[in-house]
Amino acid sequence: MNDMELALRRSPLFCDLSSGVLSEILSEASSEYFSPGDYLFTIGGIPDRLFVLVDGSVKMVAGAHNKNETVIELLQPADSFLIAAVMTNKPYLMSAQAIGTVHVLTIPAQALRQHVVSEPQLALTLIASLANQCRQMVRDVKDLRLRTSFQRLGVYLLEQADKASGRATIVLPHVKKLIASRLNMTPENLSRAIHSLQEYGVEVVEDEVRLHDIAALRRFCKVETILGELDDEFVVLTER
Amino acid sequence: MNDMELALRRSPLFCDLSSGVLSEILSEASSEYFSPGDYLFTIGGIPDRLFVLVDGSVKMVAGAHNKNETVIELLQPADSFLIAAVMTNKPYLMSAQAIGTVHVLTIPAQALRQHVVSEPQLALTLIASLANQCRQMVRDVKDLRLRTSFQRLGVYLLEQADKASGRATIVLPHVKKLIASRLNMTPENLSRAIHSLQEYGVEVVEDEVRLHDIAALRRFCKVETILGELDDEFVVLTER
DNA sequence: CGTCTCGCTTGATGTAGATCATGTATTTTC
DNA sequence: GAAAATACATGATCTACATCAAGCGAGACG
Repeated sequence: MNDMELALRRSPLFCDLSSGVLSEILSEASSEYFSPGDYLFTIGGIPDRLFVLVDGSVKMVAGAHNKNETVIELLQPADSFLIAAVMTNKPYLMSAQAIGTVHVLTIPAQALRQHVVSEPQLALTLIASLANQCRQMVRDVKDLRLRTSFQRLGVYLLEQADKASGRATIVLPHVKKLIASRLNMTPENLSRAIHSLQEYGVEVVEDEVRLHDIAALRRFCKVETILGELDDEFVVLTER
Repeated sequence: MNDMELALRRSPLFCDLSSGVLSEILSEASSEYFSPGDYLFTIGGIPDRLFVLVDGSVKMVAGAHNKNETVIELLQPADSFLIAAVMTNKPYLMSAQAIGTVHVLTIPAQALRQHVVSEPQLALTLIASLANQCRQMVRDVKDLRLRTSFQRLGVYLLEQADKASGRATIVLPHVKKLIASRLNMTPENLSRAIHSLQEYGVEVVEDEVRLHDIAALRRFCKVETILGELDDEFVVLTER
């Protein structure tokens, strides 16, 4: 049971809760494992519980199963998925598929919704979490609409570097095919994009990426910031 | 003051509040007017208050000011904008520009955040509202990624018809240029798309649209629903 | 150990949709 | 009421990508 508590403590959703409430939630939660390729849930289904990723990687996908399938989001440990679906009790807008072996905690939706009304702290973190997810989606929309695929790759690499506390050498967290889909491009195009970014000091060997000129890469990724049009990622990337 | 209360009562965010809390919020709110073209706020700014649209139309835009500007969202009366930015206190990810003359109520962010902790009902509607916005953005991403521009126009028309309680005749709520941008296409392409949709019983005269074969249009808009891949809008459009 | 599959690359070709150019009708401005 | 700006349409290109095709290296499996 202790590892479950540790898992929740690592999740931004639950880390700020008093240990009383946390243990109550823990008592309702259960642990579950999935094999590579398994679907945790599928599009159209009604969410009856909240998933918190403890270990492994999960991809959120939409579109026809094999052909048009497209990766909307790649999740990492401590992420919870689709809180929006759980809280509104409306059908999932995407499916969740295990990439490797996956370990999750699940919390019954009913219980969660009850705790929200009685526990203001939980409501607050839930709001914060939803707001952040919302903003992430807005960023995705902007990326899709006003950047080229090559630029999207650029910001992806910059984000990864950022996560790795600004180090200029990063290792790709997934196979290239997945990353390509996440960035809304084909593997072929990703391959070409990588080559093209050499021009901005990006060096890729296998799954290891070195960014030799972060400033140049950033410049390339911006959609010509002509005016005082201060972009958001700019803030994110520089405030660190 | 009474019209302000009426305005808030129409907004999904505040309509469920007890009149006590509502009047307290009202006392902190203020009314404001904007002229066509005015910016209510701009990208990168820190949100110090929540806007609730009372009258007029507002477009949320991103990208360089004149050139790459793109409409992310079109708002209608009773919508509140960018709750996510207000609640996280992080910089706006887009700008809001008045289309016609615009009347808004504004509520200080500070005050709002305080009410959230003391008023569970407000927290709940806030969560619901954020979740819905989140889901809308996900739908937008899916639209961008797995539909063609012609199909996006199709779902847009179907949505409008849906709002007009399923009537097959609707009138476009904005000039075509705006709609085109919202659907991520050029006015030229929208023009061609309209022509192309004649094939599916869409008849457009000026700003009046008649849908003669809703079933056919729906079929066209789906990205080949091969498997039991039950799409979300499908649910939305049929459960009515 | 050979065969299969899969991840990845590289080249050739196809296409949705942008851009450019032009025209017309309508509205706005002085 | 003339002139200028704007909304919309339509045709001719251009371009970012997808798609198709083929080859290579590595792990999986008989």
